[in-house]
Amino acid sequence: MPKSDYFEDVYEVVRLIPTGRVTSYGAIAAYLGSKRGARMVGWAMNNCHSRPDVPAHRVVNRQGLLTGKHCFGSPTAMQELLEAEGVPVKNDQVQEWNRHFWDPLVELQ
DNA sequence: GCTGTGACTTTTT
DNA sequence: TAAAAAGCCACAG
Repeated sequence: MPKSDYFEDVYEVVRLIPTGRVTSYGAIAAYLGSKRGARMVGWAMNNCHSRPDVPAHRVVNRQGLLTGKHCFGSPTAMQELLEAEGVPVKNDQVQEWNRHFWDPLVELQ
């Protein structure tokens, strides 16, 4: 049993994101039970350095904007990763966000 | 033990 | 319609 279940849960949901799909912090937070916990999800991602298996580039904000791109070392690394997986990104913004949006509450039910 | 901060979201002005 | 403020929970100092 890990000490921070909240973080572990966030990482687990992020790992379940299929390739070519993206989700929002609020969706993960809502899946955990608190939509207001979106900031905690971002905090967990900030500690993503402790979890190399967490595709944080698949997690963006509600607007589909690549907010945490700066955490990848390069401001374009996140965009390149998403485009490499089949998710078109323009101006740090996911194209067809509504189509690529992956909701754990719906997919994982 | 208390304060500050944070890759957000929602509501109100 | 756009912009600004508040709310929220958890970790770090």
